[in-house]
Amino acid sequence: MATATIKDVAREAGVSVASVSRAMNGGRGVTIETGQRIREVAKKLRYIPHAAARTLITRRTNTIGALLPDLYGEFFSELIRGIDLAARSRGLHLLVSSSHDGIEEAAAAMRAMQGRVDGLLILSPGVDADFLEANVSAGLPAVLLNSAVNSDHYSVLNIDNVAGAYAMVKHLIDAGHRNVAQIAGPPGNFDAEQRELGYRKAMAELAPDAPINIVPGDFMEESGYLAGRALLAQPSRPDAIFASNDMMAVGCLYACREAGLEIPRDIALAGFDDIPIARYISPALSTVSVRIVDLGRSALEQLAALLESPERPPATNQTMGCEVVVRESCGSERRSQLPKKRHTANQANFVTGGQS
Amino acid sequence: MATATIKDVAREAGVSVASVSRAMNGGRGVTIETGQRIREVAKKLRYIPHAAARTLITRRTNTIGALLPDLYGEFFSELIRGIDLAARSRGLHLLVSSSHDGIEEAAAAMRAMQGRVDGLLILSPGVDADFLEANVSAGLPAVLLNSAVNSDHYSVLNIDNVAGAYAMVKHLIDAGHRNVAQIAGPPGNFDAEQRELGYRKAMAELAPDAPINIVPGDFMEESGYLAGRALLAQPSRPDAIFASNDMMAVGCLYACREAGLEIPRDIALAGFDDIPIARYISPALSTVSVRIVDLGRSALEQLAALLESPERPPATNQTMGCEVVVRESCGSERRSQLPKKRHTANQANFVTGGQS
DNA sequence: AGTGTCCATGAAAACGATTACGTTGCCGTC
DNA sequence: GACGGCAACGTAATCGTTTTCATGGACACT
Repeated sequence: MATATIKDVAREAGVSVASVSRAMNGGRGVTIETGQRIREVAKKLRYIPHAAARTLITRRTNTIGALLPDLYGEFFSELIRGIDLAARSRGLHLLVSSSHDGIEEAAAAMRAMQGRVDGLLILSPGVDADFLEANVSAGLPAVLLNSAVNSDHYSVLNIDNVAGAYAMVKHLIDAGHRNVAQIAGPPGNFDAEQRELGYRKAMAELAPDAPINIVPGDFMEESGYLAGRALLAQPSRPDAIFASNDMMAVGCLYACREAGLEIPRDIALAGFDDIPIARYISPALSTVSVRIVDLGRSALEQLAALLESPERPPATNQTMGCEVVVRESCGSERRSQLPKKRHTANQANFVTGGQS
Repeated sequence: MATATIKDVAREAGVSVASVSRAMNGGRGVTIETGQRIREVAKKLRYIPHAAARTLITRRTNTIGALLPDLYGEFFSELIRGIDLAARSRGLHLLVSSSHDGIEEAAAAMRAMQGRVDGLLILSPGVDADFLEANVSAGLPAVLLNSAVNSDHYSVLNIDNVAGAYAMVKHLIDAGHRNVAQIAGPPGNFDAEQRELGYRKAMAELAPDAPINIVPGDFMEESGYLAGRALLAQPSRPDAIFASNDMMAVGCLYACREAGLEIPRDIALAGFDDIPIARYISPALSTVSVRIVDLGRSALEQLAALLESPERPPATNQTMGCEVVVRESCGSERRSQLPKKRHTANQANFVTGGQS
């Protein structure tokens, strides 16, 4: 059973296709009765306008594309969640292309999306202005997430890594730690660089006489473990370690445990990202939390605004705040390990394990 | 700069649009030289075929739709990852609509996708055969994930919850535990029911004289905590607790800790799902692991097969195996808490059954 | 040379919607 | 009653592609 077309509806209702079209969209140009009759027939025939035919003439797909790198876990799902929620409430569809390893793959995916979407949401560490210029057909609105690109043509939405890292270091210093060390992220990574910047800024301003102490890492757990060992082997052991993401903090935690140090009594530890694991390890990890759902939502809303205004508004450059989440690992709070607590406070953030 | 159309290419190359079309798809019906010249011009003009125009005439969108409920965390991202990977390697696009709370929302999303996709991948606890019949236009291929639906029209791909739960209970019994209790999942949930079935089956076959001991839960952490308290308060405390998902196991862990019991010395604990948290809590949680990426990949491959065969092949009903992951919480292994170990590959697993 | 075959090529008809434009009929005004 | 304005409605053009069919030239064979 082929689906009904506008012609079928027109014939059945005894009008022209033009009137059907008018009745279905807004209903201006048809009498109330005619419109109603047409809509009834349409419902009876289960008529659904053919999306392709429609975009062919209107030049709108009502779809936006999300171009994402190879992301794991919570970050990805929360981001999509935010985007999807905002998209649906605007009647927009979401075409996803994720898991791009290299810049070449991303370019291919971008070309493939061309013509299928009205706009693009791009989160890809490797893209720069030239790449965009070369691969995004001019006139296709795009919003960049977490990107170093600074262009007049594209709006950018960043996490405020600098402020987040600054705030965490400030918290550690306020808690009485002076020698605060950082485990860095992979070189060239935008987030990593920003977080290092925040650390340096805070140290320079708040503990100018304390040494800057940065050991390399790559955002993976094992590098955190190795960095932790390196730090603990230093002649003057740091008071606090600020890992620039949570997974490295976890690795570092094992290094501390292995060295027989108790956290936070002997040394303080903090991370960045607030992945779900952070609150379940013991001691629970103090970290910097980013509201990823909101990031996705804002990005989509910004893109939607671009789509709706015919004249291209100037590119904006926004930043999403993040907040320090104080738990047990940085020692500034009395340790409250009562399980009871875990079941009250942040219910909303609980991870539900499986499906449904 | 409007993007170039097939006409522009034709004019520039001095041929008709028909020849351009032929040259771009397979190149049959044009001489090698002409074909090459056309492709060169196309590249020069950055010609990209208009997707909508193409689907209008070919009746193919080269897009598949994924309809998902409100999923959190790892499960969602891994599933999409698997689907996306398989889709891209087949040149298919992925239209995602997630975060549906109710059956009504899912229906709306399904209708909205109609005509934009060649096939549907549906993971939604609430859908049954009638719902599908009513909302999926006949002739649109669909593959159901993790669904109780048993229909001739739709292929179904399930996780082998029964075998997974059975294997876990068997493992606990083999490790010397006799009074194995289960924390159930939410009533009406397909996964939950299957896991309970596996538990009952294993108990009946492997420890027929031990009591069946099931306390209610709802897959959330807190219900696991409460269930744990209830179990520990029983006159004859169980030897082992099998929570039907990991989050409840985590909750139960806190209940045990609160009661002053050490795991696994005093009582064994196991979960289901193998969420990332499972390996980071201490003691590391033994659980049943589902290779979600493969689930997504298989689902897409099955759907793709449906799309490619013109005559509708009979609906299949496959099951994805899952494996028991033995860690520390069930006490069958010497406890190896060396952090070093965490950085190597996964621990010993054994497979339960079902095909990939 | 005549004839048939094959093949590259172009012209034109789809596909299913939107929309500019023309036609019609109604109503009010002088 | 002629005329203008307006609203409802139909006709037809249009979007960019694929595909069927017709055409004509090259070539081989008799």
